[in-house]
Order: sequence, then C-alpha cells, then structure tokens
Amino acid sequence: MGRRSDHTREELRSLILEEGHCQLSEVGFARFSAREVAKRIGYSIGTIYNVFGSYDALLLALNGRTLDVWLAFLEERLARREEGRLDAAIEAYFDFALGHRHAWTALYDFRLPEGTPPSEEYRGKVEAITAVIMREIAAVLPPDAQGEALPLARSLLASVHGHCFFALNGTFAMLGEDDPLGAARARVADALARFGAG
Amino acid sequence: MGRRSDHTREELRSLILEEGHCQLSEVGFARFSAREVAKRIGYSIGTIYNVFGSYDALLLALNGRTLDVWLAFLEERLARREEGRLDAAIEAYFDFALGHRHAWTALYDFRLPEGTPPSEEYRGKVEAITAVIMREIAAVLPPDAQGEALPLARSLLASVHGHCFFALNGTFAMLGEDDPLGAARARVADALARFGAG
DNA sequence: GCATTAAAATATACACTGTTCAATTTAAAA
DNA sequence: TTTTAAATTGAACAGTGTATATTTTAATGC
Repeated sequence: MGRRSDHTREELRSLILEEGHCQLSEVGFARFSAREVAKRIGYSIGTIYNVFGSYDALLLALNGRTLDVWLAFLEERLARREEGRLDAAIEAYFDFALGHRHAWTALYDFRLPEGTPPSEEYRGKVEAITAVIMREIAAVLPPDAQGEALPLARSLLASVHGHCFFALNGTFAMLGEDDPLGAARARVADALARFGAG
Repeated sequence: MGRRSDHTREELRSLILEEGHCQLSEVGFARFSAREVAKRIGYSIGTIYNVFGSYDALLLALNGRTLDVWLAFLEERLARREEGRLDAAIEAYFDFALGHRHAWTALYDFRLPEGTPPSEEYRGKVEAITAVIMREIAAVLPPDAQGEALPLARSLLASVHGHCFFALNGTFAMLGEDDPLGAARARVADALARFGAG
C-alpha cells in the first residue's frame, strides 16, 4: 500500500517504541527482533526502517525510553522523602533493575558499532540520571567537599552498577553473596565517610 | 567424510577453542559466529555441535578460557611483588579488560538461558579469581577483621567491575570521567579504611 | 585380507535474523 | 482529474543457530 492514514509519523514512532519496549522487556535483548515488532503492530519490516533507519537506531531509541522511565522512577521514589534520600536512590537503582531486568540489561548489552558515539539526546538522558545522584550526594557532603560531588557521583554510580549487575547476572549468587543491596550501601557509606559525610 | 585421523577429539576441542577465542577477540560477541569458526579450522558446522553440543556450551567454554587467561595474568602481575599488591591487582583488572576488550566483554554479554546455572567448572574459575582478591584483601586487613575478607572481596570486585565496565562501554567518557582506574582505587581505599587497613 | 560395525564428519534443510530496494499504493498538490 | 511524491510493502540476499539424514572412514571381528 502506501501513505496509509492509519497513523501519523509520530504515532507510528510511538507505536513501534511501545511495542518494541514490551517485546524487549519480555524476551530480552538477545531474542529481540525488529521483524517481530513490525508484525505485532501490523506493519511490514520496511516501515521500521523508514521510521528509524536501522536496527541500531531503533535500539538506541528503545534504550532511551528505558532511561526516561528509569529517571521518572528514581524521582518518584525521592519525591516527598526527607531523610535517607541517598539510600533510597540506591534502593531505587536496584528495584528498577530487578523490576525491569530485560530492559535494564539491554542498556548494557547493546552497544553501537565501535567509534560511533551515541546521540546527544541519549547522552543527555544518562547525564540526567547522574545529575540526580550528584544532587543527593552534594546534599550530604560538607561545604568544603562540594567540588567532589560530580566525580563521586560518577564513581558511586559505577560501584552500585557493579553490585546490581553482579546481582542480576548471577555472579553474586555464584560467590555466595546474598545481600547485594546491603553491600552496595556499605560501599557508598565508606566513600562518604572519607569526606566526613553520612 | 567421517572419522578423519587429522585430529583426536581433544585436539579438535583445542582447535575450536583456540580459533574461537581469536574470533571472539577480533570481532566481539555480537559478531561472533560458530559457523565462521568451523570454516576457519577446515571443519563443518556439524563438527562443532558434535564436540560442544550447542552454541551456548561453546561460548561457555570460550568464556572459561578467558577466565583461565585472566587468572594467569593476575597471578603473573602479583608474582614477585612485595608492596601495593592490592593496587597491582586492581590495575591488572583494568589492564586485562582493556587488553582483551572483546573477550572480557563477552564474559558479561553472554548469558545462559534463564534458569540454567553455569557448570561447576565455570563457577570454580570465577571463584578462583575471587580467591586471589580475597587473599590480597586478607593480607591488608587487621587480624580482627579477617572474617570480612570474603564479603569484602566480592563487594570490591563488583565495585572495580563497575568502574571497568563504565570505562569500556563509554559511560565514563560520556560523563567526563577521565581516570576510571584512579576512581576505582579510591573506592577500594575507602572500603579498607573502614576496617583500619590501607 | 575382507566384511562388518559404529563413530565422526558432512551436507542439506529449516526457520529465523537484519538489510536493501524495486515496485506498488495512496494521499495530497496542481 | 491528473500529477507528484511520500509511504508502504514484500521479495531477495546473505547471514545465523539448530537438527538430522547421509556419507565417509577408522577400527573390529572373522
């Protein structure tokens, strides 16, 4: 056919992202199929290429959507919370990853071809999540250590990520660790102690 | 043909693992192909299935090989080293990952189907690497904190892993962190400080 | 030395994948 | 109403992992 009036370009984009996200969340990155997404929304594979240009672009968009949901989840958990905000953020990190295993894992399973930097938009979403953590760290850091907030946020994000990743991929289970969240919290506390915070 | 006398079963296993490792190191997990490995060693795809049984089993074996090389690399770096052994181990972690990007990344990109635990052999290899870190941590921990050596080893491995992963996948570059190794070292120092070690 | 046996290797088929692109359909513009 | 151009399709292509029937061949038994 051609130029169907069923959906505008934007609607089509949303349709694909919506169904793609369901698909990704259900079967995971390894079994994800763009063809299957096309089939399920009643369009042909070609249409996905018209809208996104490539499989990589589609996956970048899907991962972007996951980051959006993640950020909203994080902010929601922190809203109206007075004490223990950083702890709540760490817990939210784990809860999101556990509650959206496949989508979260896809953030790291999928990589653009080497040398291809992600879009400015994607970068912005990663920075937005980092900014939340940085804000919470700055809030517990003494005035003279405020300059450390950003580097510390990056580093603690990496630490928490490592714990969360090992919790999800089975490494911690293999090694007998049964409280990954507690371990992550302890490491964050250790880092904050260095600056006299906590 | 059939029952060629070119190679014994064991030789064939080694051949496949050797070529498979080259292939994996060159093109990475996403572009790895068992068929291509077969082609390169002059056998058909069926032979790989005869020897390994499945794609998953082949990849588990390849990842096992990577763990072997990694452990050897780690021990080599620590041999004849008197001071700063833990720091050397962290640096070795990074150096191995950077020097064997694709093979190291494949350790985490590849996952068995959900519910399938890795073989006892594979588990043993992961435990062996953990044991090295635990040994080095125990060496700097005061006598009254020796019981913390194993949980701490698991947790610090996760922290260092997170930093190394973010260094390799571009997250740190995105966030402006240009010294991932330094950050990882700082986090390990923070944790040790809690127990009065360092 | 020859026939038998069973293991090993292959080739083929299957159902998928992402990607490309010529052909077609259709809404909007002239 | 004709023209135009954008949207959509579906077939073709080169791959993939997997299964299996078939062939080859080394070892075994006589």
